Amino acid sequence: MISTKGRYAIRVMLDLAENDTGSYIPLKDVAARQGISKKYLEIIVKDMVAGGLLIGASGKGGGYRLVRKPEEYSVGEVIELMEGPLATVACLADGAVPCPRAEECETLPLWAEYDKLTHDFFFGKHISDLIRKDDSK
Amino acid sequence: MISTKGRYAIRVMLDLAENDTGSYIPLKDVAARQGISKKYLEIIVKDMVAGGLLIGASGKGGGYRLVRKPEEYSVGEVIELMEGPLATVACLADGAVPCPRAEECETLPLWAEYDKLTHDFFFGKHISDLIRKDDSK
DNA sequence: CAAAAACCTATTGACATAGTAGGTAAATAG
DNA sequence: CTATTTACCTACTATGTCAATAGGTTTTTG
Repeated sequence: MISTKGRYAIRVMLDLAENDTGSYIPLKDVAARQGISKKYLEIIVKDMVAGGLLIGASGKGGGYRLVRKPEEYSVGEVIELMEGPLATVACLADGAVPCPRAEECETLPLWAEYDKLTHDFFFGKHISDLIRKDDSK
Repeated sequence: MISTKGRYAIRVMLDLAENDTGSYIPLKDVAARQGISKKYLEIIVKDMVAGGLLIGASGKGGGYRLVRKPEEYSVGEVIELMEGPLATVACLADGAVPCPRAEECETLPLWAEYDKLTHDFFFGKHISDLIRKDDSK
């Protein structure tokens, strides 16, 4: 299950991409547009800055902006930063204690296959792919 | 993340399929072979019986057995019984309150696509697909 | 009738999720 | 140069899930 941290982070990226003014965008605006509590978003963007996805600028006229172009961010990268490794079962996660039954485990190939499917899906998608072109009214 | 309930349930199914004697197999044996606490397995098989995956028989000579043939169980069916709907984001889960932003949400198609991928993957796999043929030593 | 098995209820510790609350530091517009 | 705007920081909390453990009761048959 993808949690709000990952999902909100992607929405922030999209919001910044679509409302790009060339300068910094205050979090207040993002929160209002997205209908998400600004306080909660603070926690999220903090991690995004620490992870190098965004740059933040304090003070009047400050806010956040993307570091790279939208097509240079994979969705998987954003999710992994926010939620840790995209592992679908515990025994395939990063720092997991190696399972002593791995050799004989008949279900491991199933999880490994699903893991790869998931990984490829999210790392093959980019923020730019999510921007809705059709804005017809 | 698939939890132990779903994973253990699949291992129980596999164990019962592979050690089929024509009669009931006591949980003690399954637990010993699989290296899982019998007490914990009790909780799991209870749900499996309630969900119609297994039949249990009390008393001496009792135990559990599959209701159908291994090829007639999809992996997805087992997981959904144990962990609830295979939904990857909250807003796509079964009884979720309909999101008021669904119309305009730019990320929803992404989650829907991943959801379908996941669903198709697990409902396309069957217990019989997991049985290891190659038992070379 | 005794053993073996399923079946039942309750409890626990650890952790994650989804926030809220209140304050400090930095930078700029006027 | 100061008031305002903004990011940034620490802490707290309520709720729920996960992964079990514990101990007892009922059922069935050899």
